[in-house]
Amino acid sequence: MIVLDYRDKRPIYEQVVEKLERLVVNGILATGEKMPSVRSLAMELSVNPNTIQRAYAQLEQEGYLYTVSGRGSFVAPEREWRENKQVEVLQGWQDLTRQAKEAGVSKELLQRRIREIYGEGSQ
Amino acid sequence: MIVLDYRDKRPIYEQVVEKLERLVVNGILATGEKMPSVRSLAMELSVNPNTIQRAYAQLEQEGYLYTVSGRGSFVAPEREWRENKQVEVLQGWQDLTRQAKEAGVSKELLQRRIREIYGEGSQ
Amino acid sequence: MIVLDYRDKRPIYEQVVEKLERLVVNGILATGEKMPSVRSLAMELSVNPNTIQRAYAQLEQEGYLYTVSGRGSFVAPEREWRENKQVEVLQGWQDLTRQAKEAGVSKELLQRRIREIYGEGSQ
Amino acid sequence: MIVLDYRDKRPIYEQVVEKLERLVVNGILATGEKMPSVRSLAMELSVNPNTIQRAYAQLEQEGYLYTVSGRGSFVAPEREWRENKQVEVLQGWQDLTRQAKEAGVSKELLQRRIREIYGEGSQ
DNA sequence: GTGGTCTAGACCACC
DNA sequence: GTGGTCTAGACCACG
Repeated sequence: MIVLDYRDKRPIYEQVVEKLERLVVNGILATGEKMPSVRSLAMELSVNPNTIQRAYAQLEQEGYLYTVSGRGSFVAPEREWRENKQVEVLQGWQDLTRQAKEAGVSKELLQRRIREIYGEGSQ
Repeated sequence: MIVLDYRDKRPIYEQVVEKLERLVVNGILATGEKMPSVRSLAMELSVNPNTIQRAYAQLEQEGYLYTVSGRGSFVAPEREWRENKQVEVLQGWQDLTRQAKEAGVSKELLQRRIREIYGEGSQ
Repeated sequence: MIVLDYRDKRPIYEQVVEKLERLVVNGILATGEKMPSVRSLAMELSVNPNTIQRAYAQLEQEGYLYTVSGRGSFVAPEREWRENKQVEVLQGWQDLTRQAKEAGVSKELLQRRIREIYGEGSQ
Repeated sequence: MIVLDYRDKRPIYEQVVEKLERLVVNGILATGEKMPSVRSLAMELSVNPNTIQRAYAQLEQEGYLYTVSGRGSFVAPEREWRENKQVEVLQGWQDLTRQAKEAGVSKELLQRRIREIYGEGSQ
């Protein structure tokens, strides 16, 4: 389900957050679905349960999960996180776009790359 | 010349690197120009000279400046860093563009933002 | 594991880098193996931990090791550093070979020394 | 006569030593010839006379020059420095050759490079 | 005065 | 315990 990169400089809990976030955003973990328990995921990844606990806490705080005490954690409805995610990503994207302009990257190159990533259609 | 953000989680030396990098990329510090001395910039920012020293070392390693012991540090010729900067920025930009796609940001929105940032002309 | 030469004019951290590099290149520290911790090596050599830290940072930057914060540093896979090392050594070697020619050292002497160092076989 | 590289990390006096050494070794400054005066060379290179003074002192100490008080400095006879130079270069060369072996550079490659540098003849 | 190195000692995040 | 960052203060080589 998840593969950790031990060479990554980021803390492990952050990697877990990022990976789970993408699973949710891409719909692989669907709304309402039960997340693996903290302990089982910790076992699977061979990390300390504290680490997973912390990742879940952050995901909950960002609106991706909700936790029902004693029953487990579940994927939150899309409306809870969709807008936040978009705003956050878009801000970083604009910042980098400005940096690209400053560094002399041409508008045309960026537009070509967008077409490559999105495909030609209107998607 | 530089303002530090103490709420930023990144280390100070990294903030200094980033800020000076932009001053160089934007030509505010021109090729051959003398950088502020390690000690004077440390005073100005109220940080330890070691911290600035570290920032300068990294900037040198990335090709933005060269340093002559006993005389000071100077902005390196543009060709030494221009390409590196472009590649680095472009990689991050593409990564974020993919994330934007995953998060459901429309191609049209991104293209509009590019036009806003670059202006309507051909750059 | 390492012996420092205090008469050497080079900075300590550089000596440490050089010595550890050779241990890695010669396979005495094998891929994936855990390096001594910053603090323990500092104790062993009776130097400040910052000095070792700096050496490790440089070794990481050169691709000889990777470091996992909170867990330690580990020897990187050979492909990450092998080519760099060869190129670097070869450049210095060619430079010295030219100097030897200028100084009047005969081609035959150099070839004899190569055979002595490599042994007669084809290695 | 000499061009300094201000980007070089070595101290200036060392660059001057190296350059003059090569001029002597290659016979461009012939035995007995008068060296430029400290002050004139300092003027020409736009450096502090102390710097040239120091370079001359080192060259004298290595046997390349001798100084006649009140008359100037002169290139020493070849026998004074030739052997020293050869021994010094050769030691460094052997060290690097061993490193090349350790790094996996083949004997054949080194021999080919020697032929390229010396030319095919017996030189 | 300039950069470069080093020490001693401290605090932090992560696991 | 691990690595990472920072400070304060010192010494050195260089020009």
